[in-house]
Amino acid sequence: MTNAYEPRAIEAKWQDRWEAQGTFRAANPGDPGFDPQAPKYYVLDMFPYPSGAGLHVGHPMGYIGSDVVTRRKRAEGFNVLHPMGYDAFGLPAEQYAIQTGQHPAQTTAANIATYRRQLKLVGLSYDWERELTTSDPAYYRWTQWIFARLYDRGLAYQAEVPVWWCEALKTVLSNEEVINGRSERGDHPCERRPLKQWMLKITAYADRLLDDLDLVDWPESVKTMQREWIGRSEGAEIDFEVDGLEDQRLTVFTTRPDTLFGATFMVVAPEHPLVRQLTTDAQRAAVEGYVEAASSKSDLERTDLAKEKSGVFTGSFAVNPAFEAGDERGKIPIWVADYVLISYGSGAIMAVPGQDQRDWDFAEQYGLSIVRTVQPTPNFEGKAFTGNGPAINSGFLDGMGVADAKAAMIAHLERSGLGRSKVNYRLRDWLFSRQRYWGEPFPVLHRADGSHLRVPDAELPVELPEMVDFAPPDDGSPPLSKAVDWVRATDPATGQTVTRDTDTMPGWAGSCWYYLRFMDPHNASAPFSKEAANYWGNVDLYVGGTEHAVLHLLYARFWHKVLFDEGLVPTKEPFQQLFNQGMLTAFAYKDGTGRLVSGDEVEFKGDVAVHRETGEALEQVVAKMSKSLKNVVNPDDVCEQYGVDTFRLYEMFMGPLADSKPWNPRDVPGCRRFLDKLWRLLIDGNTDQPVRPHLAAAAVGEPQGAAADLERSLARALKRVDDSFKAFNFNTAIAALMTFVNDAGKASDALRRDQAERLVQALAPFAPHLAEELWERLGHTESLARAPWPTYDPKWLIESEVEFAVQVNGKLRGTVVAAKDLDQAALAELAVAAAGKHLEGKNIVKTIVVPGRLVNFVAK
RNA sequence: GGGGUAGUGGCGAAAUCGGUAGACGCAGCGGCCUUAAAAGCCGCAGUCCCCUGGGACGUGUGGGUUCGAGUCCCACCUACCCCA
Repeated sequence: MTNAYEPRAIEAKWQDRWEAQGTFRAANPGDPGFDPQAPKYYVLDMFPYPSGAGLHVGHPMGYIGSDVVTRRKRAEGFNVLHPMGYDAFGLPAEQYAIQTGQHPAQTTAANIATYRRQLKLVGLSYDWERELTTSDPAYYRWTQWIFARLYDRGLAYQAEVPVWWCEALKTVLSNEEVINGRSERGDHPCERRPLKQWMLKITAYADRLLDDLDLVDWPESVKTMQREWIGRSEGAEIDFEVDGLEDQRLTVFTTRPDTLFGATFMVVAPEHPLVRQLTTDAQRAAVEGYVEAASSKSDLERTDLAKEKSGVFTGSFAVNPAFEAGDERGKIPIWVADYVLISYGSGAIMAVPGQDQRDWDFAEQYGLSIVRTVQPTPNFEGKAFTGNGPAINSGFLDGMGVADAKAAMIAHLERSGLGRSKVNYRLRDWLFSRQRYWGEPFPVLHRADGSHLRVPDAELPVELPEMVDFAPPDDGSPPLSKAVDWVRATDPATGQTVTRDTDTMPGWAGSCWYYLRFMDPHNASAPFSKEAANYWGNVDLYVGGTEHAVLHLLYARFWHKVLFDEGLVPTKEPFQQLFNQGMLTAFAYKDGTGRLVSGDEVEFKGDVAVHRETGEALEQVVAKMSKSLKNVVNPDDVCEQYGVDTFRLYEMFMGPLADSKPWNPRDVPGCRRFLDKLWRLLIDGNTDQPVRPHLAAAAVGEPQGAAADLERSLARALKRVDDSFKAFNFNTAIAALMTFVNDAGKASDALRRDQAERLVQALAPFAPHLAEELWERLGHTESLARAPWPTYDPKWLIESEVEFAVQVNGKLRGTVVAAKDLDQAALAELAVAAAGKHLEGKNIVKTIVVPGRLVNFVAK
């Protein structure tokens, strides 16, 4: 046994032992060692997409934070489920594969190996026997199975929808992959094109997705983002008859039916199906040119308030149903303009310039009439008035407030059959297919007559065919269509030849339910057993970045609710508490020309960063870690140089877990020094004793003298450690432990064995390897992973003497040490003396005493 | 344009309720130990001013409430995020 702190040796020893002894294995009901008395706790990290670059020090921050919680919960006696896996299907692997010719299955496997090695290096206490990979057929078999449930419930359907098509890349791209009408990769032009796609009817769950946000303990900001994304708005659907189109009506959604009398024109989106019929011959050339130009613009470009509006008159007129038949005011022109989106509402609007700024701008630009139908407030100086006020110029609505006028107009429209109240959502159905190779195949067969049926459950998984050339074909068909033998299949009902669906699911699919598979990861007859789902319930704590605040969390909630309706899960919501860790940034350095200087060329002269070779002073900036900024820090290097425990400790010591903060390599050694100091506190490096002799045996009775002082210090530290779990500000926990170790270092002979043990236990979540080693040296033969969480007697927190601040008119003028409960008169007397000359020549008007804190004299 | 979050020493940060701003750590300075260095230990350390003791200022800026404001209110500036 060596007696110096050698982190790498200790860390390897304990990681091996944890693995060999299955220390972090979570027992399911029925498993050996399952304790029905123990409460359960499920801590989940958002699992990573394994990219080729491996992990940088920012990735494990949330993982370490959740591991700290996990280890404490285990010590508190919970049966903790804490698993990890890989979100392994998706576009980047496929793009890389097309470029390099390597199969995505190979690169994905290599990337996962790197991730696994790095995650294990950091000593995260996952139950590795539950590890899963979404691209594994044993996993995606059940992703397809869940899709089949959606299909059977009518929640999956195929539809022609406008999607971004990139001709150069021969593929459909998602909205996120198209910037200003050009592809993010390669900067190729893209256009909107209607294509047949799989859609999931998430809109059928819109209200539940909205309402059930009240059931979960999530950051308000994330709930707000989800509410805005769902975008529920109440209003009315109104039908407009069109001159010369007897059999068609133009239907719009509006949140302001009360303003119908002010609807002076209509606007349809360029993609609106009636555009062709609405356009008169005289206007046809102009309209067709406009529609063509609009197809390459992004939604953001089209709807930006600051941008100038554009549009073209169709030549047709609609009839505003607010007016009596034949009233000339009710004949309003229909325009095509791209500030109206086909994807929102019905793709057509009634334009009310008096109460809508975008409509006002458009009306001004094209000389269309503007009628106010809500009386603006007296000093109103703007153009469109969106506030509340009495209706004007509105016939039977005149004088009513906005809310009453809405109700009255809806009632009026319902009587005439030209409108009805309607709830509209910004949320669209989920475009669920990709014309790509590296994803889950749809378990669907197509018959010659155009109908489709799903593959029977017993025949799942529909495995991806082995393909050498999976690049998208030139004609725009999906890569899987080239796997001719695979495409040909047999109809299980009729025995006739049918074809397989050749789309694949998007990257989001596998992550929609992975938290459920973790509950029962090896089940070969179901995605997870009912017993497992009932026992583990939902995820108690879900830790990840804000970048998933909307899409992943919304999609997973949707699938969860479908599974709830299937009776497969017992909870309405998948993730009870959500925590977003902050982003880890890093310093980057620029020279005088603004060029970035690589981290290894920077050295410090005192506080100033200078170029190692030229000596030039460099400007320090804070930025996200990225290759291009040359500021990526690799966890392998940090662990190699300082040890894993130092790495973990520093990540938690930097600041609150929720904050974004910069990695400062100069701060890391301080955390190592603390661990060295703590080691020396318990171990004499000059002997071969496992611990210092006075720690070998238990102390008897109450701590006295210096040991009592240490007990007070320890109690304060343990309280602060406990408190840090409320807001995940583990930096304060570590600071408290540092303070205790400093105190104990000054009276090391007085430190009692029970105090040393509690110190080690409290440290364990942050520096688990060192803590295990010290625990063993203190004579324990069992891992401390399930040793009880340390406690203290609250009486040690009570202080009899405290320092009171003495203020005169709110300014600090001295201090007084006195009994905490000294009566106010006696305390004031002491305080007057302490204030001394600051009270000379003044009358004390008032004396304010805050018990245990301060005395403030108001004096003139 | 609307909404959210944040702004505290040279740096990361702390301050649970409106009550001694800067705990803890980094970097820095001084000392001890050492032949020397490293490590360790002890001490100093917001800024400015007379430098004995102290005084003035100080939590992005400007106001306000209060005996007392980093903390509460109003306006503004800056950064990041979300929505349009």
